[in-house]
Amino acid sequence: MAKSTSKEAISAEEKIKAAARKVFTQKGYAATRTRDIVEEAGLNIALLNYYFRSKEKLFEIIMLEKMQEFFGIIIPFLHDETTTLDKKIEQITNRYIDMLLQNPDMPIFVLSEIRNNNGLFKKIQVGKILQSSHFVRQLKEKQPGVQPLHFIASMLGMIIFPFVSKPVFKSAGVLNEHGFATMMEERKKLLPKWIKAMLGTK
Amino acid sequence: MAKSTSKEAISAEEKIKAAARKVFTQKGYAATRTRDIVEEAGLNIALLNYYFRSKEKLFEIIMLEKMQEFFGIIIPFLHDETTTLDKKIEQITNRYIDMLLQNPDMPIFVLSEIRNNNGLFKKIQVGKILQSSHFVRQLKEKQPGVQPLHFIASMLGMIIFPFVSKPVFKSAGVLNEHGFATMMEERKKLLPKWIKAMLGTK
DNA sequence: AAATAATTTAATCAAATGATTAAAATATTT
DNA sequence: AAATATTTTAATCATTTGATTAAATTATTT
Repeated sequence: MAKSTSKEAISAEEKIKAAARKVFTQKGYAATRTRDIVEEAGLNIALLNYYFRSKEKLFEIIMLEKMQEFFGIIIPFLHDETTTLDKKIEQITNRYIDMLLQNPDMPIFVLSEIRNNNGLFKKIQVGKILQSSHFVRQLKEKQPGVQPLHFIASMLGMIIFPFVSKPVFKSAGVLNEHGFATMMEERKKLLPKWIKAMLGTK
Repeated sequence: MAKSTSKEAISAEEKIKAAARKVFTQKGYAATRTRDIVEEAGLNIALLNYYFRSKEKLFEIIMLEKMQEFFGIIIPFLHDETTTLDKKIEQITNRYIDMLLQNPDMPIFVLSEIRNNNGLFKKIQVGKILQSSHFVRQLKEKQPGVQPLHFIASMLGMIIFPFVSKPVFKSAGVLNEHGFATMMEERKKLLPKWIKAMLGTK
């Protein structure tokens, strides 16, 4: 062992990981070259293989991390037995939008990498967690005639889709970076109102 | 000139294009090898370069085609001055879902390739078309206090997001292929009702 | 301080991949 | 049918790219 990280020194390993987070999420696995990553980190290409063995192993680490963030963030709210359905909707909307504003590339990265490679994703038990949640029970109770998945897909769609389509709106000249942030702040208020209106329909 | 396409003979050029459509939309530009495409077409690798000069040029052709489909399909409805707002919502929802059921890989393909390369997308004037549309005027009239983009992002999110997240729900065991199709058929009824409810909130 | 262990570098390798070439096969025109 | 043009193939090239190696450097232990 070397490098006592006593002060502020960031280890080469951590620099590579940080660079990998950035480059992988921006360009995706296939379009990323190991050389892009080490260049971003200001380091040597052999170090990547020294610390992580291969591009694929490094990717798995980053991907698992990102999936945990992407799916994990709402789990506590889903299971909270002390909150009303309306409260959960507000919490999930707010919390998710805040997190994605910090990680705007995350959704399209996670979703398109899962398309390319289900294997990693299956390690995370999203399906069971979701279906056994208090949130789903509350949705069923409120609208027994409609599959809860419809509401969930709609809610997540309204939250996540703007991030996925941001490049489209930007290069179409409909939105700039600042306009997007403003829009997402407004959505924290709008979406709960709209989702409640949806749940109120017969 | 050779190959008179008098009967059913599909030209090599068209076989390659068809294969390219399939492989590019399934795996994306970077993860696609020219060898994948010609193999899918049952042809020789030199033919791809003979007819299309390069992987990139072939990709541009496919990408422009897909963007036209992805964005173009709703344009006639957006501009129809004879229909009510509610009618437009029904038409767009129905038409879009039907088209995407035929092309389920299209959204994630188009959206992630635009992220990687704005250049091509800018050739299509989506921004201006949208903002000058009858649909947007009707949205403004109905809810002057809310930017039309909020409604559009929500509507498109509810339509498109299920396709983008289909691999997630499938490998999470929440949905199989048939369940997904059923769900999307149900959504043709549900979404217009929900969008109208959103537009009805104060 | 010497010996040992860990980290970093420059140089290189092997495989994958987009592209080309020259010849063969097929179709079209004269 | 001969001449010409087009299409297809097998073989090969050049570059890119993930990975390795052996030596140099730096840190840690004895």
